[in-house]
Amino acid sequence: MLFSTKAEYGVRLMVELGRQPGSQPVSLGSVAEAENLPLSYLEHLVAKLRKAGLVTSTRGAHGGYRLAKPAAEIKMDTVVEALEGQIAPMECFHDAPEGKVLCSHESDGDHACSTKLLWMRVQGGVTKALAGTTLAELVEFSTKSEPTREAVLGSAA
Amino acid sequence: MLFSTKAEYGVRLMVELGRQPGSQPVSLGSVAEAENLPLSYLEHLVAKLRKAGLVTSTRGAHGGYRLAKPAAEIKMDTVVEALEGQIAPMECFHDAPEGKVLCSHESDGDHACSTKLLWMRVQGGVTKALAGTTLAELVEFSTKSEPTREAVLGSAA
DNA sequence: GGCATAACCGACCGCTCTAGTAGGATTTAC
DNA sequence: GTAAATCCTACTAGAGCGGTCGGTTATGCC
Repeated sequence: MLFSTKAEYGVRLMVELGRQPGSQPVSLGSVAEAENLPLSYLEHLVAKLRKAGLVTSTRGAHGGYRLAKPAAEIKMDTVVEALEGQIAPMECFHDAPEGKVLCSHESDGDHACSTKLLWMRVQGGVTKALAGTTLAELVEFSTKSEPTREAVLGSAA
Repeated sequence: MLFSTKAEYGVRLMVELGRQPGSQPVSLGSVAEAENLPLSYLEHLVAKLRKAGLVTSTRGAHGGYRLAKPAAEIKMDTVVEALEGQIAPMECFHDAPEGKVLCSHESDGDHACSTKLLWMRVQGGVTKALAGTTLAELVEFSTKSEPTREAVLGSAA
């Protein structure tokens, strides 16, 4: 697996926050119930998102979490990176200044690291996919395929 | 990390085999020495490659391994998949018949899995990068000391 | 002020996977 | 026969994952 459930749960949490229309905070408990995820585990994940500046929190009664920015301005690479840590295809990849990529194997041989080309392409593909997707897209995607539940509930109530 | 050292070591092993000009088999010991990798661990990895039909072996003295096909015909997605197992971005992704993708969360809620769009894009990026790179490219890349920008951006960009 | 609510924090725990190691059995060239 | 090599199974230390638990702090409401 490329990613663990940390990314899965964390992204679902972000989408859930993105769904909320108003500016009132959403409690983790309600998110946990809506997504059927363990509350105590979500606490750890949301802490990472908060430290990354992606969500803001208000403590106390009726407190909860909100998106720190509009969903359309949140790119998913920052979300996934906050949850999973640095996204590199391989342990030997290190980000260097000026966007260069270092490979720790390159010094221990007389030739360039033979795998570097491959991992750079893979990393390019992943970051392109993640950075090219916004939270707003995921929110819209998840509500669009919902079978017009809003209308049904509205007329029934 | 997206991949473990299994992919790293295994790919380097494949490149090493691809470098050899003749049709004589190369012993694992010489590969281990050339790449500075533990022999006993490489044995496990090469077993996966052999079961996937990517290399052939000849036993006994002066035995060793060879590529089962020309390096230009070996796409790196099959290599990495043989080493790491099925490449899916997330545990909930299952390959279904006809190339469809199933998500195990889609049945337990009243709306489509909100993360599916994201993971499908990521998987697309990764498989495109892996399938768009051949072993021959890596062999050629590793013999040239200075990586050119065109090579990196090459066919899989 | 007291109470319920909810964010915050750190410790712990069972499990699986990784990255090997070890020891032997089998096959083959010379 | 012997050395070189593949092949095979079992084992292990360590790390990370996926949680759980208990407690602390902050806040709205009566």
